[in-house]
Amino acid sequence: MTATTHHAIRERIRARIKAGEYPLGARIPGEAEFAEAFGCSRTTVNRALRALADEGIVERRRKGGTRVRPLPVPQAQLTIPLVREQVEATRRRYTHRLLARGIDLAAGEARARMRLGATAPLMHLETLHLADGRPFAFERRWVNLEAVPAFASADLSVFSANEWLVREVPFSNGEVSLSAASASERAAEALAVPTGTPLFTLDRTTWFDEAPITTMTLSYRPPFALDFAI
Amino acid sequence: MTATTHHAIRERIRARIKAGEYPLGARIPGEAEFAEAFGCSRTTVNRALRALADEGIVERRRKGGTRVRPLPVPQAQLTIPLVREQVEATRRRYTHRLLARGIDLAAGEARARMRLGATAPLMHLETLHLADGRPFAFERRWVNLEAVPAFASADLSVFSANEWLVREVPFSNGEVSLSAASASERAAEALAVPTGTPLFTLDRTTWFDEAPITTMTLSYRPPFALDFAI
DNA sequence: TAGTGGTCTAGACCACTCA
DNA sequence: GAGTGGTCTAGACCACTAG
Repeated sequence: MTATTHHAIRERIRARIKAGEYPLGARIPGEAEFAEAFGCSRTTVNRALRALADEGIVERRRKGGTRVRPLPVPQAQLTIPLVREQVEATRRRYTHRLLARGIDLAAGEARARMRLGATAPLMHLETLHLADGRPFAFERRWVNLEAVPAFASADLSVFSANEWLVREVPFSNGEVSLSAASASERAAEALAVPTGTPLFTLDRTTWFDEAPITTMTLSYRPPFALDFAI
Repeated sequence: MTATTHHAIRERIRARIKAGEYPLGARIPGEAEFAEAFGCSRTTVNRALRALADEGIVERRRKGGTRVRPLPVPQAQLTIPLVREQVEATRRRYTHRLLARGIDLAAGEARARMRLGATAPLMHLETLHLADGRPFAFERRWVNLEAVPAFASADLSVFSANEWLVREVPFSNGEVSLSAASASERAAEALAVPTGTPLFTLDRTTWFDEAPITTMTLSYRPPFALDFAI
């Protein structure tokens, strides 16, 4: 009740805000004032208020003080798991099948997404991810062999391309785009759905520092939904 | 260069990890060791390592020490903005139009999502969100009037239902689900697309403490994509 | 320019968990 | 049982910015 952990302090302040004790947009007490009120050090209050700011509950500014955000920012920590983990999370057995693999000299759109010129050698892959042997997601991927030459001779029977790359080139950064798309003939055939079926689609392009590594399009077989709490 | 801010320390450790100085899964130096190496206090190292743990780069355990995550957890801070802000972010003018509004006595699916019995009075709304006067997203929403009685007589001409609710009942929590769906006749007509068009769809149910407030389905007119960095 | 949050430090004790 | 991270404290100085 009278705990002075940063966790307890954070929840006590959050409760006051939720209860409407401070009007939206209003300035709330400063760190020093809270510290005295709660009988703890300013450092502890600081950590509690920083956490609330990270959550989008309050807004902090030097000299300006801490204010209740007029509209809380709805945000969530979205984790994008490996397809294998998505499958295994539902207690199904994960397998994958390499449908196609080869050097792609065209791939204009993939080059654009990776901001690559026309000369870089790209490997193109099509992979089908299965859950208990049934189609789960269809993946088209292009890999920049200039950045990852070893990929040209990678054994993709154990680990899928994505898993191979994430092990070989960890700590990369990237851009993700979620959308809805019509199943192409190719995707429809692989996923065993009618052409034109709405597919939840994830596009992702990955860099290591400034070097583009790979770009991919992952199409999930319905019904698939990405769930999270907010 | 020799800055001892938690920010600088974090980046120096991150650089070592990225450079492969510590093998994946390996234990890295403890807080005390880093503190001496970098000439700063253990508190500062602690904050830097906590930040890396939040990012999913390392894993920390008491007595077990800090380890490089074998596979970094790809996660992103996904912000779900108000539709108005999504529109205005592209420098278009936001308007909305209320297509339907009334008490809904059935709404079995909505009741299930809110975990409500058959007796609670629900208000049903259909709203079209527009960007520069053109359809942008179609919203179907149910509001639990038991939790928000004032909503029954809310003036929704200035603020949309979502904006009204977020102002009246801020700091709520909820569940979100992203998926791809076929445009229903109703949605297709409102969005001026053919029936069956793939629509990026966001379902969201909101609670305030334990009380269900509202559930909604938002269907975005193509082309729409939710972009974020990772 | 004054007030507020941002941050560092040194020291201390605690809690978890691996061996 | 011992080692490691988790956290609190008191004090200090700094950096930003509102008024």
